Amino acid sequence: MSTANPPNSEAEFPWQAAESLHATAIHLLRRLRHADASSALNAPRLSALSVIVFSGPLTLGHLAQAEQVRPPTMTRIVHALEAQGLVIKSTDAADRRTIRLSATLKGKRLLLHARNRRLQTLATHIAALAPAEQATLRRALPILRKLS
Amino acid sequence: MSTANPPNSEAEFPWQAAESLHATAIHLLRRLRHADASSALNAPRLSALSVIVFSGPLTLGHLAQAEQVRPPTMTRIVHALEAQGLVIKSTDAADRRTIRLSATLKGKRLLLHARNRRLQTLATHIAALAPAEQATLRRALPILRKLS
DNA sequence: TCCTTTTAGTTAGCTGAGCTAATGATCTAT
DNA sequence: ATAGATCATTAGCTCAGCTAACTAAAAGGA
Repeated sequence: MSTANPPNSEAEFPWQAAESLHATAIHLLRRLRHADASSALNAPRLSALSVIVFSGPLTLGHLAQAEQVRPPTMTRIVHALEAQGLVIKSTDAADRRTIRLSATLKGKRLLLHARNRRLQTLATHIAALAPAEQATLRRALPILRKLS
Repeated sequence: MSTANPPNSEAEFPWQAAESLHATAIHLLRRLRHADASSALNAPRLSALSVIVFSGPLTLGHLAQAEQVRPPTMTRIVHALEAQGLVIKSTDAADRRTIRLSATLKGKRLLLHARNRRLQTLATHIAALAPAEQATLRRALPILRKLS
């Protein structure tokens, strides 16, 4: 039986693994959020800015899609980033309904610093793992990405 | 060099892994949140109710600590769960400042249904993995829990 | 060409999570 | 008995997420 969802046989692996991953993701993000307190960027802004920096200029709609969020939500996040001078909007000549979002130099610099701060604790913990555990983690990461 | 945070040598494993885990956790939770739309419970309530159901009666402070959240935040979550008839508060005879939180029968039933719905997609994806990938995932899960 | 339809983004208005600061109630220890 | 510590709540804020309704611009057909 590998039909994925047998609520009665909770002992089956896919179900157990789903529960474990779920709880782990929640607690991981809650912990990482604390690191944001010292930053000018919280999680959604950091994530959005990251996409803008690394995926070049793109429209608000595409950014919303990439972040799995509705356009109005992204409008507000982008507005905040713009007010902080981290992102600039430019109108597209070909289609004047859309806007081209790109990061300013300040935005790029701030992103790198904030990311470093946010990921530092996690990276430290990973570095403290035994080599065999690190190897396991290395093999598991592509699988996790496939799941999300 | 395994000093965990060398922002210039981004190629180093702990740093890469931290970035990957971070992004994965964000996208995973965003996806799972969609499943909550059909449920009466969103992520924080589901998580809190889960702790109450499985970790027996406990105080609000302990629950807040388990969920890595401040007491006022947990007060509101618990209040909502109580209004839904999923949780009951009882005063502790020994220490009347504290409250004992326990789940009602309705709460237990609803938790199991909501969890099933939320985890079903994830469990399905996991079940669709190749056996070798599942084995890797199985070995990685304890490590991930240690990191969070 | 003009008029309809579709698409991109914004605005308005809501729910709810998260925080700090301040209060009330109770326990503890002097 | 009183002073201080501890548990929970209330008040008041910021911000993320949504839907519905709107404006502006593009696309396309009569």
